[in-house]
Amino acid sequence: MKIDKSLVKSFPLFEKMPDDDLERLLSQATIRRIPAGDAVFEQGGAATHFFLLLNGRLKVTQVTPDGQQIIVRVVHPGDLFGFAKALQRLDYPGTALCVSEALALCWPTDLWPRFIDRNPQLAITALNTIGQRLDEAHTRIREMSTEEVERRVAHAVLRLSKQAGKAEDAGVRIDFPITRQDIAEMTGTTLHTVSRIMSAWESKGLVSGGRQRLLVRNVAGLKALADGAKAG
Amino acid sequence: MKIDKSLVKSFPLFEKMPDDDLERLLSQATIRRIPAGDAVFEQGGAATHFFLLLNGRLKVTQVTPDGQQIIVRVVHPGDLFGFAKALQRLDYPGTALCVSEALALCWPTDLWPRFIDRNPQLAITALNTIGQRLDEAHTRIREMSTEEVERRVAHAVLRLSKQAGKAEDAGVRIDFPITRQDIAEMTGTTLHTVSRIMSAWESKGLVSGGRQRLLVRNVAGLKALADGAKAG
DNA sequence: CGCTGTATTGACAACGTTCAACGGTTGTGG
DNA sequence: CCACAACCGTTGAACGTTGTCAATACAGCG
Repeated sequence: MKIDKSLVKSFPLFEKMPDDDLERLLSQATIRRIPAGDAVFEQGGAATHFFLLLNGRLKVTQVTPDGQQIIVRVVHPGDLFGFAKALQRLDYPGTALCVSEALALCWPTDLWPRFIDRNPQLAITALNTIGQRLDEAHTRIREMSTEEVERRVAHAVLRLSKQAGKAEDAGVRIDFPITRQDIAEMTGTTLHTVSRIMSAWESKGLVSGGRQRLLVRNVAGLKALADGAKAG
Repeated sequence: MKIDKSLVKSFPLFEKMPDDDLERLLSQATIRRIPAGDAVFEQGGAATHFFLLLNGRLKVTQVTPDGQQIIVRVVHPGDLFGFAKALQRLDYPGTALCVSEALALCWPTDLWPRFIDRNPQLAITALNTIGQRLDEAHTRIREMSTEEVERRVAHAVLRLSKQAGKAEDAGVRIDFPITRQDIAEMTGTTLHTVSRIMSAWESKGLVSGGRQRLLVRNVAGLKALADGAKAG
């Protein structure tokens, strides 16, 4: 299958890469279509490939020994994922589940050291990416340590609307199917609590949505909640 | 001041580095003594240097806008810290506070790109380090999402005993001063709850300790708690 | 048309925070 | 060297947020 070079080049991660380097990179990639509901890789599986998401959405989940699940992150177009081997792991730490029909580039993890060798700039880019991800993780830890559930949910929804928001007449639509359970797993609470919170928000006109759909009608209002304004 | 090369070389991070590369690295470092209670750098301050801890202990904290504090991580000898600029940040995301008289190597952050250029292996090493740190952050998120306070505290104490444990007759001593407040800030709870939990543990012979001291008397027992055994 | 997954809502229990008071230890300055 | 302040730790009681249990309803899909 043919790979759209200009699409890849439009991602911040690759925009600074010289054309011929990019060409070489892409020539070694294969492309893969992932239907919604399929897993790209599974927690604990051997880390044979790493990936670049071209479009669609994935969620990366982890399950605890006793069966509880959390969402580690949502993968958006332009994101690298399945990075495990680059971090000196042999297995994937989580499961990447497709929630919205996706297209991804795949490289064998063995190629990683050679890439770095040829292109040290890539190492720095990768470092920045991981660093940013670490920062996000710390933010989440800080929120879970210090904020009550409603604020955490507000933050999560705002992040989603930033990363996956599509402007509509009535507000900002989260551009992929997402359930209350998903939001619960992103914020460390239960779907019941999320449902209660979002019902309250809906009656205040902050959001609206039903089954797997979510529309933010009042971003400023949500921000106020996220920043600590008490719900009135 | 003279720098002890063999000490640096004993850290996993540098053990694979050729001698002359290491020499060059060290020749550009300055050494700094940090008394307990002092900050190496402060949250929001310009990221002018990055560091390697030779001995002593630091805690890296963040404060929220409304004044609550969390401990992001504890820095142990051999750890790199103050990495910010390598991750494309201009400021330090947290404050590094010395809790136990420390010695650290300092490099200007400007040197980082040159280091990488000269020594691509260093980039991979750094990538692994950050990757591991990301993994730890996810572990913490998972624990905070799914586990109750007592298990989280058990996990935190076990980690400390692994990273800073010193064998003693009666058990494993945490080798630096640590308060209930500290543990609360590592686990996302209050010092009151930590105090209650540790009092209960003490009466069961799992731990002992008083003012800023902590001794784990029964590692297996704590592990059982951390793995989900109900407290009897 | 019934099944499965999603969502809503109520009642209740509990875990953990908040508020409050007190005791002990360390370190400091008169 | 003693008095005092500052810090650390403990414990009790009350409250509240949030999880648990349970029942119902609705949408999509085979």
